[in-house]
Amino acid sequence: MQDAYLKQFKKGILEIVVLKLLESREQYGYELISALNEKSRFLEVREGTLYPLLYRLEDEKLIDTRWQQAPARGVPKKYYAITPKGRQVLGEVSKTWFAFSAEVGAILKGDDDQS
Amino acid sequence: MQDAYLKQFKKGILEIVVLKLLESREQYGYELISALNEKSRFLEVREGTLYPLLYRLEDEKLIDTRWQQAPARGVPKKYYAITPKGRQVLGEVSKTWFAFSAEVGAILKGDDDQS
DNA sequence: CAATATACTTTGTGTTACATAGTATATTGT
DNA sequence: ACAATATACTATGTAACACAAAGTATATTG
Repeated sequence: MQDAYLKQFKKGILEIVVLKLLESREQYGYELISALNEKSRFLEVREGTLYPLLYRLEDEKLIDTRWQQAPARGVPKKYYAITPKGRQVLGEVSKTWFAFSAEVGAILKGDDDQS
Repeated sequence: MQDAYLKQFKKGILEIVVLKLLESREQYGYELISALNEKSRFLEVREGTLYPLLYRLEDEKLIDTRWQQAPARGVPKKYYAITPKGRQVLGEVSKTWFAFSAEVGAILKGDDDQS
């Protein structure tokens, strides 16, 4: 039941978190999933969440993709890299999120003037 | 475009914010809408958002409702009051939200060990 | 008495996270 | 050598939620 709320909380911000993870270097899908699952107990994702999200980011030209044909050994991987437009959106939407979460936090903290 | 993200950010937390607003006293629908629109530039809602949300909260027994038949003058109003179960959920989910937003904030702030 | 404001209702839409299942290649244990 | 497991990506379908838009009905105001 708590999980149902968490599922909703992630909406929208997951995209931005993924862009953030790609900010420093390109990564492939499975790498991102592992990173999220290690880094955070709230942002865990499954393939069915991440890959469609990546396709959306690609459609919006926020990331570029390239296939890396098994360089020496291993399965071929699809690498995702953030674009300049992606960096711009990352910056803007991050700022919006900080403002948003601060405001929600203020309300939930209880400075509710009961007029 | 920015608004599209904001719309997603609200998911889940709007319910909790409404519970919070009802924490101190019962209120009717339009009152809640006005309160949200004044109090916050991020949490603005329309009727089509709030009323279905209130019905959900009622279904889940997190709020009670009562009709106030126009006491002296004015349109009859439907008052919403938080239940004990509602207070419990408010407390629990608030805590989850603070933890969640702190974690997202930490990631977006850029302490990304690029391993 | 028409126009506007208040208050609530109803229907339908788009986005998103996720479950589930599937394909295919690599690696590992015995 | 070969089944089992891990890696990596794809594809289909579902549920929840915020919202647009339109509607109903009563009060107030010019």
